[in-house]
Amino acid sequence: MIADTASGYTRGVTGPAKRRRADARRNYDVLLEAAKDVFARLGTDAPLEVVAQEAGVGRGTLYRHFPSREHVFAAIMRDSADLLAARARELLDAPDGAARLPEWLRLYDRAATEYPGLSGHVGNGLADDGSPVATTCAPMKASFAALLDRARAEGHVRPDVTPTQVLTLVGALPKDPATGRTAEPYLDVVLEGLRITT
Amino acid sequence: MIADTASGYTRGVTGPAKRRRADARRNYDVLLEAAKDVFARLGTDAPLEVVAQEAGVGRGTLYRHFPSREHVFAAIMRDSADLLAARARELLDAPDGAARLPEWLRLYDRAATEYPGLSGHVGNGLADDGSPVATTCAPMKASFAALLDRARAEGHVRPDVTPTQVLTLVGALPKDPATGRTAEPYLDVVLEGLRITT
DNA sequence: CGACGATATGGACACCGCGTCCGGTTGTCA
DNA sequence: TGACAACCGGACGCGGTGTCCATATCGTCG
Repeated sequence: MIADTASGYTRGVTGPAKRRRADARRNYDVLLEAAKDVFARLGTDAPLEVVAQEAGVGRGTLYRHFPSREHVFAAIMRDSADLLAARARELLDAPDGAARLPEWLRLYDRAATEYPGLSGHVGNGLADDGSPVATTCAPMKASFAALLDRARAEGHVRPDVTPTQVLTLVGALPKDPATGRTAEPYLDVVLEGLRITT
Repeated sequence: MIADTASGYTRGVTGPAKRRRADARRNYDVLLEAAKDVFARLGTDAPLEVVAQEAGVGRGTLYRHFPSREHVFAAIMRDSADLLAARARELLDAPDGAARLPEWLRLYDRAATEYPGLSGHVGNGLADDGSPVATTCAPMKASFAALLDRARAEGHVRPDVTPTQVLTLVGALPKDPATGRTAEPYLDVVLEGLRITT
């Protein structure tokens, strides 16, 4: 466990560290769990009303905690993003870390496709600063950027590609309609194309 | 010009070569032009009502000619698809045709991104037979498949990738928000990844 | 412990876009 | 020219979004 849930202090959009009422915190948690469940079943385009219903809460409450669908995505990604950030820093410390960049990108793909349709939103969000997922994933993005820089410096990666571009590209890869996961062999193609082909 | 506009005989969904009334044919043409104009300005997610308005026609008429948004896309793609099919056949006849597959894919990308948001729909449509764009683009897809087969046989392309996958992947590449075109260097990365790296 | 102010709630509301349907109109053919 | 078939277009119902405010609940302080 990286940290206890930040639900007590982090609302969807507002600033940091505002103490909230107990019922509000509870509803936030319930809503987030409901969103995960509904998104898993119906995909990330599911009506937010369903989420509110499953949480046993009115739509107004949902929009209070998550002003937009993007904010729900950001909240859902938080744990994974922290994990991925940590993993990127581990690789940065490892001697062969840069060469194992593909390994990290597979984990990222895995996390971004946890719910059907999520990866596209994550990829887009990361491309536009100011989006909620960009905020949430900023540490992950920073760690990945460092890792990519090193990989580039060591000649493992073509030099004309930015961190944001890599994450956006992987997020945009077509999905298997059945599983919602990135279909084969798209990720392999991209990872191959990212390499410097000597 | 490959052929005169097929508007007199081909409706959005119904079978071939049904003679239509003069006003119907006229409305079809006007609607198609309006759609191009509106999509160019507002993107392919623009309300179809706007298209109908710009065409000076009721929504009912629009839906009569194009039962779904997909059908509009298919109609818009028709000319480009014919052109691309012809080009693929040319390359098939050329001695170095297989090596010039990237060239064709750039043309395809160019055509698919002519209107903002179109490429994704085209890519998805091509992946699912029975979709209107799949029908319209069938000749193009067939010619491209032949070209890809040859490229594979000559060792230019990794063997585990299908024609549909290539077209879907290129269609899914992230776009430059400003231009609506495929952003650099995504296409280069994919083209590189498609190659057999000896 | 009771009451009061701050905060959260949730349902009602208005908006938008889609796709359908049918009464009226217009083109086409005999 | 008459009659029929095809077409037109606006009205309708549906579903989803996001906002707003009267009410209920929490937490604190006297």
